Amino acid sequence: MTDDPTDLVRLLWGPGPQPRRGPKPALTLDGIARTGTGIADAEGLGAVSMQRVAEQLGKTKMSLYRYLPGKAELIAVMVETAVDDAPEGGEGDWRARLTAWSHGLVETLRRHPWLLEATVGPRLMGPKELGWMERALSALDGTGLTGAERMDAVVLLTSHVRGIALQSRAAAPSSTPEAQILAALGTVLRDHGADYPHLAAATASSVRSGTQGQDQALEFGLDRILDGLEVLIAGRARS
Amino acid sequence: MTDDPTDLVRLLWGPGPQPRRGPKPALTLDGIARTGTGIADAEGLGAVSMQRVAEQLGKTKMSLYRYLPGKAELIAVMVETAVDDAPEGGEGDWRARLTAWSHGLVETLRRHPWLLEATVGPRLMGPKELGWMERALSALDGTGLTGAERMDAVVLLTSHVRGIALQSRAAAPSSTPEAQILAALGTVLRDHGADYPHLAAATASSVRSGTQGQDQALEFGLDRILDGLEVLIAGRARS
DNA sequence: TCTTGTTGTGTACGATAGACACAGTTTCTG
DNA sequence: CAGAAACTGTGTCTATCGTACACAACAAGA
Repeated sequence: MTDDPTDLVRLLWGPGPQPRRGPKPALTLDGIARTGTGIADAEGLGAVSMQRVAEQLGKTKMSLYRYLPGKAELIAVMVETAVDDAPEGGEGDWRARLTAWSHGLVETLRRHPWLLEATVGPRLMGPKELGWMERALSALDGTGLTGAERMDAVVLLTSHVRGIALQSRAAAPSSTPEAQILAALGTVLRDHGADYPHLAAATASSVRSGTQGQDQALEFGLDRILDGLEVLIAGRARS
Repeated sequence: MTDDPTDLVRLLWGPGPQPRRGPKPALTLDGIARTGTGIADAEGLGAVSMQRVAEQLGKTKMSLYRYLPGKAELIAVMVETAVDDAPEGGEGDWRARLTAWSHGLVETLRRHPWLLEATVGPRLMGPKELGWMERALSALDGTGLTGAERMDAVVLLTSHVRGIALQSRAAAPSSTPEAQILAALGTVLRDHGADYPHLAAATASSVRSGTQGQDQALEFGLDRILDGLEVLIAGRARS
């Protein structure tokens, strides 16, 4: 009766718990997910284990299996918990709305960097996650784009934001492993720079400090994508 | 003497093994990496363990540690092994060259889907991986863009290709877990479609069959990005 | 020849996800 | 109101993982 995927659908979409008999649950799905996100925020997704989550809740790990079928589902509800509500987006034209949308998304990813690792591969999305897609699609109302084109445009924007967030992590406050890697990459480029002239030139001329550079990269890509969309939309309107 | 990051630098960049005393090594770093990629190609990155790799080579798992400091380094050399050589890119204008480059990159990611998971987070890149960046940057020679802008443009393209590859995996031959998820998502959209009108409309009008849809999505985003770059480059040339 | 550094192996440890049976608790039902 | 039924939390167990460590076999320099 407890199908594999159906279980996850119920956890993300289904109604809340409606038990009748038996002791009252001491935990809630939301509390478990919140604890998991707390650990992931502080120490990364790798630090999230059933043990850690359970002992932070004062229970044994096996009790968690009364609420979740397994770890994969824990990550799924953690994602849905960590994702903010999609921002209201009723102001301005499609360009302004998509810009605000992208900024909101990158903000979410910066707050929870582990979302990048947790959301690779095909997976079932929750209400809030789908809400983000819905908002972006609604911004493209009245642009003359087809459904497929709107979808492709949203995917394009999402990919860009993800890419920026991925870079942001590398340039973050540097919890030392990142800094070491950055330093090693610098050494490599110094030693083998001759084999990568364009790369060496580009990095040399782009000595931008941490967060500022990421913001610039975000705006750059955003402007390019939106410019490209504008070309298409303008062409559609003419015909 | 064996620094943590220095070790990985030597594995990816340094000279080959130059031992003197002792028995000749029965394995090679390349052979190990190749075995790992084989497993990852067939059964996913999760199926790659020291045990699996070692027993497929007819050795014990501990012998691998004579060649690699740990699993993280194994994944790193696997990535460098799986990545194809960056394609020669001397033909056509910057637009044609970047188009070919993107197609090549998406092809690589389709051949080795696990590269998506293996390349999240900041990490040290190998010669071939840097070669891809170098090629893309060289395509932007003479466009009047600054170093930082060229870098941002390449990152933008890479993010798009990654996003497409991520989608491609969901629409792949469907090794059943993906198909189940797709079906579950369809069910969810049918049940809650009213809350996501734009999403429902967009998916309904975009019933494209598997691979074809991914190709279209790739081209769509590519055209948008390149159009956007063209706007910028044209503006630069005028001033 | 003897020393020295290297390779492969066996054993061991801690941490992980999860299966399963059992005891305690609450509520529905007869 | 009493018994049954369903549910929760726990303790125990297994398989697998990455990896530390000591040791025997081995090959080349001194």
